[in-house]
Amino acid sequence: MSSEHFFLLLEVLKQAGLQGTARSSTTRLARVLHCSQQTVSRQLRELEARSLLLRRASPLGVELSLSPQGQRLLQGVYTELCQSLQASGNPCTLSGTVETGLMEGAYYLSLPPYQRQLREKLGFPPFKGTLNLHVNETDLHAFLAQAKPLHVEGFQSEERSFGGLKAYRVLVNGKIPAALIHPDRTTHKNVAEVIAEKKLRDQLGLKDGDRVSLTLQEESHA
Amino acid sequence: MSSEHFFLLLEVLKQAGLQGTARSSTTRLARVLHCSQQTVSRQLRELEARSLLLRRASPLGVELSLSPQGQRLLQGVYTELCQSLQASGNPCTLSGTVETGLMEGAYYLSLPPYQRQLREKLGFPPFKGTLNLHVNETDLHAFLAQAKPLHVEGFQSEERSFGGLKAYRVLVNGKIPAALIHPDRTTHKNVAEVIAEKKLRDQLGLKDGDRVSLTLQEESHA
DNA sequence: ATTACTAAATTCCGAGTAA
DNA sequence: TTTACTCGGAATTTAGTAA
Repeated sequence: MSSEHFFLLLEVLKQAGLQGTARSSTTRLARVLHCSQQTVSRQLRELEARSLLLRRASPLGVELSLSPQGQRLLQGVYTELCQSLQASGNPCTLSGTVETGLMEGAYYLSLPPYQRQLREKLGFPPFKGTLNLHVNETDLHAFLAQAKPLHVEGFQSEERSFGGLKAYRVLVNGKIPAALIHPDRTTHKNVAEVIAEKKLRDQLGLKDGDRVSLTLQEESHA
Repeated sequence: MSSEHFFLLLEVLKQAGLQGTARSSTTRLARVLHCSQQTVSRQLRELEARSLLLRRASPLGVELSLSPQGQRLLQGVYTELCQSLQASGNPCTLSGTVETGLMEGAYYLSLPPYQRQLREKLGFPPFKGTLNLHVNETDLHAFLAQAKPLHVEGFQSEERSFGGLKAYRVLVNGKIPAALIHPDRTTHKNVAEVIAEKKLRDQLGLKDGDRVSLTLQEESHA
């Protein structure tokens, strides 16, 4: 099993699901995997020969589904990744580049109900502004999946309602305690908003484009 | 997401952890990966050239750790597997072969505190005996990782204490409601114990060596 | 014991193309 | 449009060693 075969099998999983069937074409798969149509054709036949997938080829395209063995192989890799990535003592980190946001964060943070809850749950009164980091969407999801959020309730004002949000304790650049804020109803998928007690830009001397890392800070089990 | 030498990188993750460093040797890695020492040596150098890992080679062996990029790549694959494997509409299944256990299961199930809790949580009084399935350890872990367990508390008798256990609702062969029982402190890693309302061996006409599938049964969200 | 070079054998890739 | 064959060249592997 070479890497190439593995990523093809992974692509079949993504398109067909674990039990389902995908209708695709070798050309289409080749584009995704950055190789030639011929290579996909050959590798699919090789994977079929190893009983890792089921294949029905015709002049209309290919129908692909994972065999029980193929399913097991992918689940095995998943389990191994799971064990190694979720192992304790692996402080999960996320890195991103500083960018200038729309100053919405500052507005929301100035609202007393958010202020109060964040102060209570984080243990410090947050600076009224956010550090916006441009991050990879996939990384952000992986990061949030591993973290245990602090829930901040939404509330109603006279004019409108404000949604809840989740806060995740982090260390910025491994040093400064802070929190990653994630609104329950968010639109931007590539932005991580970070709050801390003082202005992070000043404290770390940051400017747009600088790279910053966030390290997940788990609750102490006291 | 394309990468050469994925399985070698995965092995580094397994040995070093996400942040740590592994002391190993190309010969040792080659044995695990079923290839030659020379291939591992070259692939490590190639992975280093692509900034996927950090390497320090000496006549004593190699020290390996994942670079941030390597970490990201593995986390990316993890996330993709996560999304596809955990997607709803993917009834997670586990299959194994029937074997004859040591009849311990029957003893434990006969104890009233277990009986009572299982009846309450499962909704049926379990037959006083278990169907033992020989399963692949990795598959079992993947299966349990996806399921939401029902917790059965341990208790003390006059002579000894009995540990807690987890029960997972399943369908046997896609038809018969049952539960996979997993003691919190278990020794066997290759055995799945299944309980149901009636004796599964009789109901399904099973004999040792027969193949049986378990389909995860999620709670209805009523 | 290591790592890693050389060189020969093997495998793999993809352009061209048939069906 | 497909899939998949041929085949020449590129890439990869590994045995034999050097250090």
